[in-house]
Amino acid sequence: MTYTLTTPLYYVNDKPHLGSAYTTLACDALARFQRLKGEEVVLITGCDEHGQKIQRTAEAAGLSPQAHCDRISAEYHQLWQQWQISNDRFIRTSDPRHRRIVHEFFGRVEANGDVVEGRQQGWYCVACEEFKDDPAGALDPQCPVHQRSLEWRDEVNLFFRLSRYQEQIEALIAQPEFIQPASRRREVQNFVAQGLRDFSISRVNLPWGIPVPGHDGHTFYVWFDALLGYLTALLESQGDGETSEAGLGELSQRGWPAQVHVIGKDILRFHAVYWPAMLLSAGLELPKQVFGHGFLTREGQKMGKSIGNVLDPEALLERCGADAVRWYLLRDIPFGDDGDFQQQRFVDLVNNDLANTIGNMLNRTSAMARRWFEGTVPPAGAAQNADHPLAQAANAAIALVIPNLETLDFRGAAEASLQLAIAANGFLNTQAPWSVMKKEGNQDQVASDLYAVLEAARLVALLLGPLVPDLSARMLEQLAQAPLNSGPNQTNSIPWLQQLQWGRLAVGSPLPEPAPVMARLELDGPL
RNA sequence: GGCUCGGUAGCUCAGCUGGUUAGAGCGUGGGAUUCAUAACCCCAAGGUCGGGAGUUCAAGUCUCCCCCGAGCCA
Repeated sequence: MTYTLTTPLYYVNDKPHLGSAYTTLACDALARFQRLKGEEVVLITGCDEHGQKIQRTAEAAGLSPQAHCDRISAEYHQLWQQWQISNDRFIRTSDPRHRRIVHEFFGRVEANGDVVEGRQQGWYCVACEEFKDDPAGALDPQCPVHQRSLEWRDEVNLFFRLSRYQEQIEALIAQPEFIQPASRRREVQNFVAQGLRDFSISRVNLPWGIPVPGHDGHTFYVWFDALLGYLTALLESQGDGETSEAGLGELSQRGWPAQVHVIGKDILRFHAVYWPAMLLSAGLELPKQVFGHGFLTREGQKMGKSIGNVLDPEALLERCGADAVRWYLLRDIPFGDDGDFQQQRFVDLVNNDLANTIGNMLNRTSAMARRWFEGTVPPAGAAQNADHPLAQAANAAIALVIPNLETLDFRGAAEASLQLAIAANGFLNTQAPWSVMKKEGNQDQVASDLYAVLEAARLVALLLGPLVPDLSARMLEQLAQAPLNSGPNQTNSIPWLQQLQWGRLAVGSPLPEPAPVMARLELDGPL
């Protein structure tokens, strides 16, 4: 079965911010994990490019909407490459293929009697792309979210008959695993319990959008078309000579339904309520899970242009490297909760966990093994037994990492991996091979102890593969092991789960000259 | 205004269906050690579990009220 997962399709109103990077990075870790387990994975990301806001932003910049979208989505594309995001697809909703899918989808919905005309009158926020409830007779009503003036609209729009799906949606979100984390489920349930109202799916007088077939002058409401991007992404030509005209009928062979939509908590309603109803209407399967993670603040403050405290993901990557940032965000912030980016803590954790605990463990052990055992992995001796303390620690770590990654508990996975490294360091200190070695006739003991720690290091590297792939590769290189393949369409000649078995490190294989696998972060000045 | 989710050591958080001296990591202080990236290992200090009342033999853990923060709906 295909494991399909999605990031949101990011709105190209502005250049990428750290929040988008956070979501994407988490998805990348999950995708890599699933690939390592041997699943066929489709990680979808991309950009949402329609709507009035985009049209106006483009105008303000003196660009055509398409040129503006080309520019911003290229930035996203490039950023994900720099972050080594292993997305299998990158879909843009201004892609002509997408228009075709939207039309097909709309055809199904309309044929099902779920599209009706209605007059919509009220105050509209362009930033939200939403009608607001009547703001009690103010002269210049403001959007409570965006603090900007609302615009009066009076137009005939097409509505999707969401109200027909009340019961089905209630049943869906009653399933405990559908909305994650569970703490956000009640909120959505309360919203649905108030009664679902039809929502408009078209706009008039908005050229920058996908035209609604059979309804001149209407373009699709940006959300209606954006969500469908997930489907278009799956129907992309797979480059094996087939014609690229796959339609909705082929979705089930292309990886639909998604196993999980990973999103920010702000768009939970669209994904957990509107989207499933749309899919039901079109006769398509529903995603298995919607995971709404929290938001990032910085040093306790909301990030924003007006405060001037925005952390630019590109700059962050350049100064600190992908491993450091990935580790900090995934290891320190419970995925699902809001989190606070604190520079001191960032530096402390990266240095302690990655450089000191993990990196130094490998470094010190490798140095000893090379010195006393002719540059090779020493004979395992007693260390190959499954009841060796480090073998047991390793199995305990593995038994935590896998289920934690399965449920997007990256923090738990990181901690369990780290725990193995801590155990290995502790073992080394109690065994003290450096002093045992000074006495004659203890070679075997030292060999066995060093082997055990090297083997533990190998397993730490393997467990870290999904979270910090580069560091994992560097560690494996130090152990003269092949790096893990966890990118798109990659497989490993020896499956990951098999590589995770204790004792596979080959005795006698040469150890490269030790070089720190993780440099300590030394930041001069604020990020 | 209604609702949701939080408020546990300086910081980030664990604490399941109520039950021995409330835990971890970071930070801080001390010790030990020298294989190693001034790294590792060990130990310690630090909490009246937001406040108040109640239920109970027993409450961080249940009930009610209040305060603070984030958010959803109106």
